Amino acid sequence: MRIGELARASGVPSATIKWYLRQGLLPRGELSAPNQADYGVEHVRRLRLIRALLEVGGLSVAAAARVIATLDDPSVSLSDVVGVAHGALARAGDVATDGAMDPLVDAFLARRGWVVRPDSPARQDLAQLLAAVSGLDLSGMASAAGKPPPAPSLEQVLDGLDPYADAIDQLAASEIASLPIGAPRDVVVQSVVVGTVLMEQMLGVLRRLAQEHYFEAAVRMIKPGDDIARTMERPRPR
Amino acid sequence: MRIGELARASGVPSATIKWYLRQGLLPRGELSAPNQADYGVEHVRRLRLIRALLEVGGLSVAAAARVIATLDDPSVSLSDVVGVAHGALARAGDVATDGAMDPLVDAFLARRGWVVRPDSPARQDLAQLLAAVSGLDLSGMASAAGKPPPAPSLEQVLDGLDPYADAIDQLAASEIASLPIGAPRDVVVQSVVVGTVLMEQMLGVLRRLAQEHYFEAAVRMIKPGDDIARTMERPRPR
DNA sequence: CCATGACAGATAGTAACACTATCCATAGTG
DNA sequence: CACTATGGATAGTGTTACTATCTGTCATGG
Repeated sequence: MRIGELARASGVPSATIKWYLRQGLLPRGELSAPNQADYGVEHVRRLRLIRALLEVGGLSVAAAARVIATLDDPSVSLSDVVGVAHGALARAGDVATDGAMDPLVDAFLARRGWVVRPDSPARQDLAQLLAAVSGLDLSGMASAAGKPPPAPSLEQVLDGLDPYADAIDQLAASEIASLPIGAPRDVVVQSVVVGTVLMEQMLGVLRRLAQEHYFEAAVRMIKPGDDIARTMERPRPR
Repeated sequence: MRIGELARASGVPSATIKWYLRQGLLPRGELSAPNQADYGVEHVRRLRLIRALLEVGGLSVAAAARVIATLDDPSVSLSDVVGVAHGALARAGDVATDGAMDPLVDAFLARRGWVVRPDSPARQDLAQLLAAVSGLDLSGMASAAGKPPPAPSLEQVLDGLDPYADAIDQLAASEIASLPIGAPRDVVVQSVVVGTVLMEQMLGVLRRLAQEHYFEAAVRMIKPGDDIARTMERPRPR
């Protein structure tokens, strides 16, 4: 298979394929001549994975390249594959958060019983999220209307995390159980990557779908008279 | 407060603040002279929300502008705020998926009992995710090693969604229950936006933390001899 | 056997995005 | 009154993910 056929088979323009080759996202085909390379079905499959990671998973090309490099390297352990996939999903770059949240994060993880490496990217992300959410100061808006701010919201935010963590705890058991134990390495590794990167998107999408349903259902429950009900009752424009 | 003070108070450079003003992310301050404007605490608060949506929530400036516009418009119903927030999170642009997944998506939603508007962006996202995941063809790798592909994986993928949907169902109840019913509109609306955008990130981060913990725990359970166990046992390099 | 088109690989160009810097006339400040 | 800060506009910058062009080579049908 030459690059034109690969492009047609995968739906990716050949110029883009060439670029992926240069970025190390896709292994080069076997050269049968200085300007003739041969690609196989594994290239088509790899391209599908690449596009899924980029378009659906939202990874950058560089992050996808790091992930894909671990796929082909049998010296990388499965734990490390998970770590690389998590690193690719991490939002907080190497911009260190100031560390003010770290004790809270540690306390939360200890409370959940989650044992996590100290340099885990998700840990940084959690710290950043906590800082952002608690800094939003929901109560500040009410307090501007008269009263003083009721309380530091950080503990409230942390407590509010439990329903999320409970749901995640429940999910994790199924996820571990569905690992294709005993399959060849490449199958397991790709399952782990897909399960990590794409299923995180899936979780978000399912949540939005459920939110739409339950939120509309909840709106119908609320009696008129509440502040919230009044803004909900307004007929939707357009 | 003038722009320099606002910049110092928020940590956002004044050139960036000016840009947010032009993009409609931030309302202009009150002009006391042709070149003197006055900003208040609500601008500091708004800037914090903007930075949270952009940096933590991962929204584009345009998407954040759409979300923020709904915050200040009392003619927008709460349901619409949810819709706008979901639209801002949607990954599938207006690039219509080919529709091949739609019956599957409808069947899934019906099975879950989730009532969702037909034009919901999350519905498109789900279709795209299903297409991507089922197109990856995990089994294809094994089949390349000898056997024919065991089965069309789409139904398998759909069935595998149930644990995720179960977890989400459980979570949705808590989320609806924690809505600050009866609070002033701006408090409720900001709660909804934060709950939608930032808590989706939170869910992903918590999942990664839990995965790290449970995956390591699972690895320690597996007996040597399995394919998977062998790749797990390898001492981590570095 | 050779014109024609596809190809590999490299380099340069483009479009979108999120800022960032500069400019100008005016405002406040010591 | 010198001087810095300001509001508003416009232009420039760096990054990312491609996309187009160029050069020489290859293969293949007439």
